[in-house]
Order: sequence, then structure tokens, then C-alpha cells
Amino acid sequence: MIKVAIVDDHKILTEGLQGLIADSGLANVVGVAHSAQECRLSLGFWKPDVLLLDVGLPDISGIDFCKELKKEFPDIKILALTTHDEYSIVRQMLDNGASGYLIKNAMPDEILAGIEAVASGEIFLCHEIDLLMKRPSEKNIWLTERERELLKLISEGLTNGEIADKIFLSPETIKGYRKNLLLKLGAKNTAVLVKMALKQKLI
Amino acid sequence: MIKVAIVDDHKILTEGLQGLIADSGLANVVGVAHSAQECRLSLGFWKPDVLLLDVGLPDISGIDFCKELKKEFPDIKILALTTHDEYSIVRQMLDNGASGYLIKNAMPDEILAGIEAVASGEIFLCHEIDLLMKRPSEKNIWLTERERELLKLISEGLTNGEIADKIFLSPETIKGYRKNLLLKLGAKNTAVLVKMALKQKLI
DNA sequence: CCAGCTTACCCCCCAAAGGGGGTTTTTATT
DNA sequence: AATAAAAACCCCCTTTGGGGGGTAAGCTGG
Repeated sequence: MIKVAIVDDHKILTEGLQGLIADSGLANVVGVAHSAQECRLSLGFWKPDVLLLDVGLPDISGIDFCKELKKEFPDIKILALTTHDEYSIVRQMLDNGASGYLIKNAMPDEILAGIEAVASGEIFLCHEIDLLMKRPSEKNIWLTERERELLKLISEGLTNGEIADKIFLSPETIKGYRKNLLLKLGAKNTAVLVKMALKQKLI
Repeated sequence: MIKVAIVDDHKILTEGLQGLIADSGLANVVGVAHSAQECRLSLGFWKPDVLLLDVGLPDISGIDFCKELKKEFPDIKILALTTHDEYSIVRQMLDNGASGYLIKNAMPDEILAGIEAVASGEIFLCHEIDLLMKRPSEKNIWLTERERELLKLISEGLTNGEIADKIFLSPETIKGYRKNLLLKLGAKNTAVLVKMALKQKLI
């Protein structure tokens, strides 16, 4: 029997999930937490095989939390369960050690299939996400670390000069990055750049 | 017995909700839809007293859908059920005829309390949203129709001149609106303006 | 070892944004 | 009828952004 723990702040959803998993006979739920903090305190006792992890936790980002968990409990398979269907989020979760990714409007049996798959060491993506990740890469933009940093500062309203001061580079360099970001994302100007960054959750 | 219908694309959540409502003895679920379109087709048969409506539907915005439903079925009480806790969304839903507003991480008994309250004609806001709406208004920004329109065009990357051409106003007027938006939202520049607009779901 | 990417830097030039100051007219609301 | 708020308009001036060109060092993986 696979031991599953759930971390999600939506209480109705966790109840639904518990019922679903219990009824399946495939796994049993050894613990439920509604925040990252709550999870940290109990995970050692629960010792689950699979952790269903929401990306939109109230206290910290699920992306960071996934990294943290994998460092402390490398054996627990993390299965992301979220509403986000953006390339950037999925990629970051997988890079941070997640073994699978489900979107919340997936069919219930896909969730069970996911639990089974990651428990036996496979990587599991639900149908919709699988399609997303395989799509011609035009729409799936991936930025370097530096570019993401710059994009963040730009979206916070810093001018080229201010950014230059902050990260000790020449204003002309910042300008170069800015031009490159506009080009890479196909944005007409800063307004569109910021909009795309937020919509595609690049920052 | 109160008749409840549910419109939400998250299947696990709707299952959890059905169980919750059925077990309460307070109401029974007469129908479930996973999209606005599905809902339109069946609502006439279901004739619910209360409709639990998700704001983030896959086909159209719950805000618009709420308006549409209230026009066609003025007697059905609409109870918004969503993850969004932004002032602007709540206000728009209430303006469009919603009788209540619940966030998805509310306690299950708040959901039942909400159903009961709106069925008997009251306006119901869950605790967190109630606090939000009563907060000192500094943080709860409300824009006029025109301002929202301008904000949208700005975030689409149009320049003052382009906007002027589009809506047949002088570029100087557009400039005035832009300055006013920066002032009203306390934004330093367009980048921050767009970011705030998206974060607070003003557009 | 070398192609390709990232990071970093530089120039010119003009369009657009932003800060400051205003005015007038229409439309609700009391 | 009075007031307030929204909508529309105008000018001056400075800073910032964006288009167009580039160069070059340093790392990385086939």
C-alpha cells in the first residue's frame, strides 16, 4: 500500500482527495497539511512515499518548497498538484525534483495513475501537461538565470540606471538585456514585457 | 431542502463539495457542470435555488457569466466560490448580482453557512473576504470604467498616440489618464502599473 | 577544439514616458 | 441650484526607453 501525504490549503479539495484515494484501495493517506509550515512539522512522522504538493501554498512558493523537501527527504516522491498550466512552472518544479505534475481539473483516475507511477519511480505528467511540454518550443519560453533576474527588476519598475547600480553592471549592459528580453518574448515594449512575464509566470 | 447546483472545472473539488453538501442534510445537489456552456444547457432543468459558481471557468470569465445568469434567471442566488481574494474581483461579482462570495480555502462549515444565508435572501461573505471588503480603502483600489479601459490598452503595449487613435481622443488626454492611473495606484512607472493591474486583477 | 550560448560592454538617435502646471464640459447626486 | 466627480483637453521640459548598429571575454558540451 502506497503511503500518501497531501499539502494543499483548499480544505474541500483535500477532503475530496482523501475520499478518492481511500476508496481506490491503491494507497492510503497518512497525513494532510494546509501549509508548508504545517507540513514541515509532521512530514518526519508521516514518512509518506508520495507527497501531493500544491504549488500555490499560502506561506511559501511550492517551487521553493519542493527544492527544500527534496534536499531533506530525497526519497519522498513529489507529485505537484495545481491549477497552473504554464510551461515555466512545470519546468521549474521538475528541475527542483518533482516526480510528476497534475493539474487540478484532471480526471480523478489520472490522479491515481500519477500516484502509482511516481511511487514506482516513474516521471508522470497528466495528459494536458504532457502535451504542453512537448509543444513546439516557440511558445514555451525559457530564460537564463540572469534574464529572469533582470525581468524581475524591470517589472518592479527600476530604470536601467537603477538596476545597474543595484547589480553593479553598466547601464548599457542592462539596456542590452532589456532589448534581448523584448526580442526573446516578442514584446513591443516594457508594458507587454511585464504582462507576459506575469501571465507566463516567468518571475 | 435547498436545491444547489455547482459550476466548477475542478472535478475533485466538485466531488468533495457534493459529499459535503449531501452529508449536511441542509441541501441537495441537483446538478454539476464543469464549464459555463455545460451549465447553460442544464440550468433550466435543474432549477436550483443556489448556484455555486467558480470565477475561473475555462470558457468565460465568471464575472461576465454571473451577469448573464442573473439576467436570465434573476431568482437564482449566485454564490461565488473561488481562489481569488482581490477586492476588484469581489466587487465586480457583487455588482453583477452575486449574493455571496466564498474563497476555496474557507472552512467547510462556512460553505454550508453561505448556502443557507444566500438561500434565505441574505448577502454572505466568508470571514476573510468580509475583512477584505471592510479594510481601509487605501489598498482597495477602484477604477472608473474609462480608467479600466485605458489601463487595459496600456498593458497591451499601446502608446499614448495609438490609444488616442483607437478611441478618438487627444493624445494629451490619454497622457492625463496615464498620469492619473500612476497616481491612483501609486505606481512609479508603466512597468509597475501593469504589474499592479494584473496582480490586483483590475483588468 | 571550436561552435554556441551567456554575460558584459559601447555608440547614435529619436520617440515615448513622466513631472509639473493648468482649463472646460458633461453627468450624477444631493 | 449647487457640488462633486468624471471625462476631456492643453503646454513645457527632462528622463527613460527602444531601434539600429556593433565588440569581446568566458564557459560548456558535443
